[in-house]
Amino acid sequence: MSKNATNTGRRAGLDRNDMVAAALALVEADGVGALTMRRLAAELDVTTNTIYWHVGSRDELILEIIRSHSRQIAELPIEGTTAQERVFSAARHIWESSMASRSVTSLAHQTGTAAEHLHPLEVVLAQELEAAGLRGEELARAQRSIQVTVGGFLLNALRSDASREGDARGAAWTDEDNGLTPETVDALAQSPDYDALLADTLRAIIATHVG
Amino acid sequence: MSKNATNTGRRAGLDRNDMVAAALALVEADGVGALTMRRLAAELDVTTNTIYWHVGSRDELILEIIRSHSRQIAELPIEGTTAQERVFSAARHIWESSMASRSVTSLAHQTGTAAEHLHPLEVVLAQELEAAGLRGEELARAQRSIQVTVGGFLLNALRSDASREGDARGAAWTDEDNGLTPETVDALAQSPDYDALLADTLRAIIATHVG
DNA sequence: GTAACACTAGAACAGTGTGCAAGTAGAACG
DNA sequence: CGTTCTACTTGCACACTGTTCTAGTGTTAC
Repeated sequence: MSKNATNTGRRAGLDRNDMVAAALALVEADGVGALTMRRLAAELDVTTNTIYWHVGSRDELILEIIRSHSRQIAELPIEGTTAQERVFSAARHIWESSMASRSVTSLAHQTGTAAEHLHPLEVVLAQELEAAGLRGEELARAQRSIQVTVGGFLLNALRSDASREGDARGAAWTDEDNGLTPETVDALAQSPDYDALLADTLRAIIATHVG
Repeated sequence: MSKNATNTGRRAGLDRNDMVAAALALVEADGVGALTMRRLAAELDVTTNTIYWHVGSRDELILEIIRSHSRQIAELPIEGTTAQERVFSAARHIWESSMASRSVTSLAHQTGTAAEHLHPLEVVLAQELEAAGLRGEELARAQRSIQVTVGGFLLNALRSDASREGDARGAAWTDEDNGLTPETVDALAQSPDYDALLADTLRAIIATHVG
């Protein structure tokens, strides 16, 4: 008698890609914290074991999410005529893409897969640096300097829109007797405009490498 | 009869500071992953409840760890005679201190308390920027630009010594047909020298702010 | 001596990722 | 048609996480 009391034999009709897609959707909708195996299983109307069978582990799942999203990143057109402008544009695409899909970017940062995530855009940057005349070691230095800097800005920008609790950020500057000008303390206590700040910083870095 | 069957009444002779100190030692010895409430309790020969009674929660504990370590950060002497050199020196102190105690830095980064952690060194940087003639908004821009950049380098440097598995880092550049020079691909495939790279990047940024 | 307080332990809860063994639908083969 | 074999799905359990509730007891104050 097979009354299917356990439901073990049913076909869910889902494959690896479906799980990755659902996981990606879950992260984009409800954030990194929502990505638990049980939650994803519930979303797919399936048990966690099914996910494990198709995907292997949570780490593999995350890697696939990042890879999948990496392929979806649209390569915006590079703007500008001078070499500096075009490199700047390529660098900012990394920032803009990352900020546009904050949740996935957070996931990539937390799991150390940020390089994999943004790789297509980083290639474009490298191409633009070659077009500017850089090669080899010299190019690598410029490339890394830009990548790491953008990464730092992402880190701070993503954190600051996660914690909007009474601006504890700048309070440390005002509640203390450092020997700073009140004017300076005021400026440091306010929440920064990372977008504009990154623009300035990038221009400074790029100017030293592509001249 | 009080045969102390449950051990509930014994005095452990520990206070809040002892727990924070033990937690800090635990993190420094065995890394961030070792900081679990049960592990710390075992280290103190106590139950988790005792920790909760003294500290409150894991988040509070971590905050105290960061604050405690923040106070222990030695303020190295600023080197250099020109304004640029001295600002550079102050900026590098942030980097060096963070790298010297990687585990705590990782903890601070993961919990979003990096600002609290490095605040004393950031104050020194701000003072040096004022000494260079900067004030208010202008100083804040320079300060943030430097801080965020150093943060980005820390993020990458700390990750790269955590994952030393066959250099999957640069493999993405070689296994693909991007339109790049072999010379460039080679350079990008190698693992970067973050220390030297940061020095260059900092000089570029500082040069644009303090002239 | 007794009552209040400060502290500690035991046990449990809800949640996490993951592994093992059993079960079944559908395809392949006879 | 019946059998076997493979692909998949489930239930259950384990070890671990942070946290809380309840009860117990040494120490102190009255």
